[in-house]
Amino acid sequence: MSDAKGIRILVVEDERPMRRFLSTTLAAREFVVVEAENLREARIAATAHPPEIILLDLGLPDGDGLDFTRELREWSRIPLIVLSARGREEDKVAALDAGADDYLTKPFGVNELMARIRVALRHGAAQEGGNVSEVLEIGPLRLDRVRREVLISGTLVTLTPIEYRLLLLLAHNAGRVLTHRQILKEVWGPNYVHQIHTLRVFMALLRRKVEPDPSRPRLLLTEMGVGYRMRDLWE
Amino acid sequence: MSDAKGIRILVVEDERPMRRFLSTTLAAREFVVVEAENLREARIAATAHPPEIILLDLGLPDGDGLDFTRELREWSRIPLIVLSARGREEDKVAALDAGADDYLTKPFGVNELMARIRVALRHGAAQEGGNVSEVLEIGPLRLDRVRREVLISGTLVTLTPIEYRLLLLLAHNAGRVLTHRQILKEVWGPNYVHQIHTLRVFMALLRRKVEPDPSRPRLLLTEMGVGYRMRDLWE
DNA sequence: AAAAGAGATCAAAAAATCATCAAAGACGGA
DNA sequence: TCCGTCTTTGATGATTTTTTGATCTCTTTT
Repeated sequence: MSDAKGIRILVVEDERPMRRFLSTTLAAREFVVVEAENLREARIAATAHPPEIILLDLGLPDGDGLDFTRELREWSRIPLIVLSARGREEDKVAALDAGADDYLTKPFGVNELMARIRVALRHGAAQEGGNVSEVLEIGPLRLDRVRREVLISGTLVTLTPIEYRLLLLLAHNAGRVLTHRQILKEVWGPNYVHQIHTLRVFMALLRRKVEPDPSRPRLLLTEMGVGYRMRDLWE
Repeated sequence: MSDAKGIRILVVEDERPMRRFLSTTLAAREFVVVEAENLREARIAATAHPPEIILLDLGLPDGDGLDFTRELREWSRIPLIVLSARGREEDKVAALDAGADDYLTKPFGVNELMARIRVALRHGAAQEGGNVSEVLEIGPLRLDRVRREVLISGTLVTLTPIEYRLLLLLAHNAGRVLTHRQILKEVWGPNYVHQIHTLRVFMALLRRKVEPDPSRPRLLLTEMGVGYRMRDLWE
């Protein structure tokens, strides 16, 4: 557990003894602890210099912790663990659905807390993978994410919003197969996961704009029965 | 909560009443439930057609659930929630550190379980593919689960969906004999367990694509009267 | 050595899945 | 509101995959 070195953790807790206990415990494990004793402070701390994980006590003096959770989730996926004295099932459900990643009922064991923090950090770390630069280059394709421009072997092609997002998603995952379901969920939203036909139409449109010979695709490959993939190996 | 439509969930639980309870509860919420009553079944079920989330009871008859968790984490990040009667802190820590995403102590409320499933799915959805880039290598066979690519001594072979799932299932259980029944259930679904002929046809197709000399198989071995097995020892 | 059971293989029919064009519907800006 | 653009839906033919049927091989048993 010494690998917490330097990880910023925000502790939102109004009772001083509890706050101190958490702080010293966490500091001993080499976290960098930021304290907040109410929502106002928590908001400031979370925004000014976002921590890598948040521990949130419900029942704060100046507002509802669930509101804070919902607010946070509008702009961030920072892992958040709720610590609460309330152990009723409906409290847990409410907190988890508000966007919390875990819920611990007081009193809890330190070891369990630490284990759950590790889990939350694991999730956080898993999401950061895609550190892609501003321009993607795959074979003859050149994709400028800042200017939202697409060049195919040097010449500019104009794409509609959906075409662009579709191409971007595939380029971002070049080489790996994306299922129809994944693509639809990502590009159209979770309610469209069954509209495979729409996806097919757009693949045809994209190919017409991007492939030299749309009937013999070299970049946008179909994986029969599964989905699509962008080729990433070029000799 | 009706947006669970079609989401595959694997329930690993040896006690029948509990298993039935979970199944009906989840089915009512439009999950597609896959059941396993021991680790052997769980391993098989998790491979050929991976579920989107797993519920795992510890204390199964044929092995330690934590070993299963660790095994799973070698090739996949499928969300996994442990359900256990053991409520001691050290049990929780052990499970979470083995790779579980959450830990519920029995008895638990259905609503809490559902809320925690939603959280787990949220995490799963957040990270694109869900699969760790881990390649399986068995003799001349090289199997990349992320790219969904199969190489046989260096050259790429293209497989149809069923061929791929079949090969994947065998590869994941290399060295172990799988009965016709098990294979059919996992690759084709529970309604096909008697269609042995179909399985034979596909084994022939696979061998033709994967074996140097299909009539003298070195990788995909027949276990007369029982099923098939992938060879796992190579000099 | 014949018969029976289990397995392999080839060819076809049947069923899914895909690509494409065209038309209808939705949306946004003049 | 009208028009042009973008998105969705419908219909059709082509392609690929899966299933089924028939035949042949191998092994074991009697």
